[in-house]
Amino acid sequence: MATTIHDVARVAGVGIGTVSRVINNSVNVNPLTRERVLAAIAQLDYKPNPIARSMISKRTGSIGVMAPFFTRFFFIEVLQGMEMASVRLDKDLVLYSVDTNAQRDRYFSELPMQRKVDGLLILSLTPGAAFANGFVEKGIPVVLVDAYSPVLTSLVVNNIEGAHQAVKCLIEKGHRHIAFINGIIEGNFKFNPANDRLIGLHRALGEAGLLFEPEFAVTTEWSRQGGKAAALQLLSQKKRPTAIFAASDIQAVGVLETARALNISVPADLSVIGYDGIELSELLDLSTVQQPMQYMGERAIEELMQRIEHPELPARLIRLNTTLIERRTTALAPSSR
Amino acid sequence: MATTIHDVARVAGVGIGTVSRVINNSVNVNPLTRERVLAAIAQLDYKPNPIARSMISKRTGSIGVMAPFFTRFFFIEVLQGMEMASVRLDKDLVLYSVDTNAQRDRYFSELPMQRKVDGLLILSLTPGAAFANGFVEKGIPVVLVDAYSPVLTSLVVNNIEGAHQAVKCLIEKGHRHIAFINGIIEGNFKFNPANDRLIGLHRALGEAGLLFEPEFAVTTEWSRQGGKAAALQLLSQKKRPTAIFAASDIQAVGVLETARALNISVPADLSVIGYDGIELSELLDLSTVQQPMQYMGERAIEELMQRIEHPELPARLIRLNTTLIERRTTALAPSSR
DNA sequence: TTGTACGCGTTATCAA
DNA sequence: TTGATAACGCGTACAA
Repeated sequence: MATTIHDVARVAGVGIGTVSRVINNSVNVNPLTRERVLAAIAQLDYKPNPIARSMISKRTGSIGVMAPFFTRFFFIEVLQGMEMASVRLDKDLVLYSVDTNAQRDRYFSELPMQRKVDGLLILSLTPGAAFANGFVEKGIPVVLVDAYSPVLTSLVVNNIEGAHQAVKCLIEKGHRHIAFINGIIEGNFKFNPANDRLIGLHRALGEAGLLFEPEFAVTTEWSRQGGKAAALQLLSQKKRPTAIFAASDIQAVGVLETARALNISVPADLSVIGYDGIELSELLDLSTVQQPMQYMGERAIEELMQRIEHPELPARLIRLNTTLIERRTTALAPSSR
Repeated sequence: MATTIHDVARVAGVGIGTVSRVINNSVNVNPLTRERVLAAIAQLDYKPNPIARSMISKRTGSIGVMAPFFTRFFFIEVLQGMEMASVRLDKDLVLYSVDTNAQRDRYFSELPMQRKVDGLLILSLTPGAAFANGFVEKGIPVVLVDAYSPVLTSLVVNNIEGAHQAVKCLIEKGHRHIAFINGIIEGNFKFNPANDRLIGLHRALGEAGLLFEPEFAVTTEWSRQGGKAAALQLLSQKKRPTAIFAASDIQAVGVLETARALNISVPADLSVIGYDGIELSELLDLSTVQQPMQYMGERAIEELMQRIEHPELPARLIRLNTTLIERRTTALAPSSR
């Protein structure tokens, strides 16, 4: 049996109330008795029981992270930022990895009731209106990252602008046949990261007076395999693109693999540009649209903590910007040379 | 205020004891009253409070993972295995990321007292004898992964054999000047993954009657930068190795980068072999020694759960094996052609 | 089979 | 300033 506040009280010859006051350094306690209590605490090596504490305080000191975890590097980098912030704030991070839609919905409905966490960070998962309203009704603070809900604080990057930068860059290099590999879209279309990238593409195309060619747009999984397959499809058509913009770096890596397999030289015959800015992109010298992933993680925690401490704060939308990074997979279009 | 067991009891017209029995499906409850209670639970959408529950049961349903998290892919892949297993067993995973030695020791001493987790998974971190004994005295189940302690259940891969495989393979290809890039060693030397890889190297060298050349062994960080710098040092010497064995894939990737920068062709002029078998190695066609990382994660959880349910089980040592994967960064030594 | 009362380890209230 | 006592929400002996 672990030592409790009662043991300390007995040893120090005081009531448990006094011990509690010492622990929570309340002001109204005689310096002398405080000494006695502190001595007893030290002697018994007493640590308050966090469970009993949160029984009363309704605070657990931990925050939950829901995400389709290990399917994308993006999450890992965001999670890394969360890690740093949570250690700094002395909060525990509890992982809720979702693999299926059923599980996602189970978490959406159970996590708020359960109260095992003081707040919830939701990554790249968009709760429907019912669930979103459920969160606010249950009074559990939530911050959405890379997802948007009008009733929840959302942290998004300007994906339209990011995609626009990428495609505009390609156009300026003389590319006229630009293919787009999108990631699978779930949830609502408004403010959907994947969809926004498509919109950005359209805008850049429109500005340049270029036509959108439907056969140059394909949607696949957010994975190397997805990118590989998509590139194979795109590059096997009679009419080939001279550039491919992928909605994620990992898909772009798949494109690079396919290009190598088909003996298509990058960037001489094909320009490739990714999205995210994961470490791998630097390694492979892949041009990309960099998202501030770590910062997103840290910022999300900070926003969440604010809402845990001030539950009355209204939901807000935070937009972050991307940075185009040109490396060695983009070059002038063959025809422009 | 959330609905409690009392509300349910009132609505169902029974005592709270009965409600509790229904929740925990105790046998001694009249089917009819069970129905009534279940109806009330459904009507009120009642969920038992996990905090109050664990107050009594002394179980939190969550398990902690201590690791130097996001510094190596290795951890991420192991963590992925843990994720899968913990979801299956309906346990929460709590992250304790350690960045500094001070923090590691703080966790070592505080986590067992705190009892916020039912058990602890410790990755690539070796608690000293004092801490290790502390764990067993406090009665908190612990499983060490990629680390060893005589008093704690440890899950290790046979790193000596793994390194032996790698170096033997190089020797068979005619290499006589094999360099070794080790990762920084912490903790005890016995059963230390990094040190074991060095031992395996020695053994293979010895079997072949080859001398160990101290200037061909360098120790650096477990990172690309580390590998890069080490390779630069190794390849700038007058006497150059024809093969480099790195203690981790990520360091081997750094070697590849340096080789490219120095215009040294791999594998024609230099063979490179890594360790771990991270996804990146496949992508770069890097030869490597594959560890069963995901399996390690899953297995660690299973072992931990056993010890949570049967605390009397003695500590044990579980050894896993590696697999040599030859890809395109290893070839015959220049002199053997 | 069922209800009551107690205990888990704290914090908060209130009287002293 | 301090101590006793009542919550917090639940599981479980024990009595009925």
